[in-house]
Amino acid sequence: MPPKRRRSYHHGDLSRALVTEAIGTIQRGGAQALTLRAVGEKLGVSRTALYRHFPDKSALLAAVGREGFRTLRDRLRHAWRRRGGGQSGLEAMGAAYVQFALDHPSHYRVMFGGHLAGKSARDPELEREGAAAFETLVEALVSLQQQGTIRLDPPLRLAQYIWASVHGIAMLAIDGQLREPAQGIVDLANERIRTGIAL
Amino acid sequence: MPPKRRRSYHHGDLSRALVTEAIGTIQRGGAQALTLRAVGEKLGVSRTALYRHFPDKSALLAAVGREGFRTLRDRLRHAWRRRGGGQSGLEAMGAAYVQFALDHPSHYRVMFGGHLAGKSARDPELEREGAAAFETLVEALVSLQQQGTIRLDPPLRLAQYIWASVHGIAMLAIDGQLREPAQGIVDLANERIRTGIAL
DNA sequence: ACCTGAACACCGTTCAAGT
DNA sequence: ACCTGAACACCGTTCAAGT
Repeated sequence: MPPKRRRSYHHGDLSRALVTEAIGTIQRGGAQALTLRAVGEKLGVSRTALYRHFPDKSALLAAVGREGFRTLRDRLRHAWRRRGGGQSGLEAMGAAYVQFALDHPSHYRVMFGGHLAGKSARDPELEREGAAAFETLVEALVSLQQQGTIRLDPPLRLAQYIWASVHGIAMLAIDGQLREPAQGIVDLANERIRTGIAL
Repeated sequence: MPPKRRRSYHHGDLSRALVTEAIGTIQRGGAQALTLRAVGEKLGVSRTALYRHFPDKSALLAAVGREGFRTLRDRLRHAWRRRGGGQSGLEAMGAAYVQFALDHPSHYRVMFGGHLAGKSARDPELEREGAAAFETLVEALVSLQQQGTIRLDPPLRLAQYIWASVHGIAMLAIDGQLREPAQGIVDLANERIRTGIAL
C-alpha cells in the first residue's frame, strides 16, 4: 500500500483548496474563526504553506470575497434566465440576492463588511468581480428598457438604487433586525421599485 | 506640585474613558486597530484594567455600538425637529443618517458589521439602543399619519422599508461602491419613499 | 474597590532549511 | 517549485498579589 497518499506535495491545487476550506470555516464560525493554523491543519499542511500561494491572510480573504461575488452573479443570472427575463425576472433576481445573503451570512459579510478594506485585500480582481455582479443588474435593466417596458432613466442610477435597497434588506435580515421572513418589506420594496422604474 | 495627578486610581470614570478611547481608536484605524493593550497604554493604565469594568473585549465593543446608536438617534431627532417635522423633516432624517455613516464609517460598521454577533456583545442593552434609534423613525411616520399627510399603512413596515433603503445606501457609500457624493441615488430613494408613503 | 505584573494559550508572519 | 519547523512579535485573558 502507498505510504500516505503522494509524497512530494499534498495537493494538486492547494491554492484552490485553501479558498474552499476558508469559505467553509467562515460559513461555520464566522470570519473571526478563520485561522491560518486551523485551515492548514484541516488540509494536512503546514500553517505557513499558504504563503506559497498568497502574500498574506488578507489576500486569502480577498479570494473568499471574489468567490462570493462570482457565485452571487451566477445566482442572479440563473434567476433572471429561469423567468426568461422581464419584470418577473427582475423580481426573481432580488429574491435570489436576499436568499444568497441568508444562505451565506458570514460569507456575505466578508464581501461587504469592510474586512477587505486595507492592505492587499483591496485588489483590482475583487473589484472586478464585484462590478461584474453589479453589471448583471444593469444588463437586466437595459434589457427591460430595450423591450420598452421601463423608463429610460440612466440604468446605472436605477441599478444603484435597487442594489442599495436589496442590500439594505439583506443586511438587516442577516443582523436579525427584521421580524418574520421579512416578506412584508420585500413586497413593499418590490412594489416601490416596480412603480419607480415603470414607464 | 502634585506628583502626577492623583494617586489611588487613575480615572474618575475609567469605564467611560475606555469607551471614548475605543471609539477614537476605531475611528482612526478601524475595528481591527482596537487593542486592549493600545487603549490601556493611551489611558496610562494597565492593559488588564479593563476587566474591572467589562467582562471582556466584546463587551467593550458592545458599549461602542450602544454609544453609536445613541448619537445616531440624537442626530435623527435633531434633523427632524430642526425642520419642524413633516415630509421635509423625514428627508432631513434620511440625510442625517447617511451623513452619520459617512462621518463615522468604522463606528457604523461596528454597529452593523456583525462584530456584535456572538458572546456577551449580544446584550439586551445594545438591542434596546438600536430599537430606540429605529423608534425615532417610526414615531416620525406616526406623526405624519396623525397629520393626515401620509398613508395609514402599518408604520412598522414602512419604517423597515425606509430603514433598509437608507442603510443600504449608507453601506454602499462607505464601501466606496458609489461614484460621486451619491446624490443621484439619494434623490431617487427620497422620491420613491415619498410617493411610496403618499396618500 | 480598583489596579498591576507575570504568565498562558493563542495569533500572523519571517526565514533558514529541507525535498 | 513547494513545503516545513523553529522563532518572533503580537494578541486576549487569568490570576495571585498589591494598595
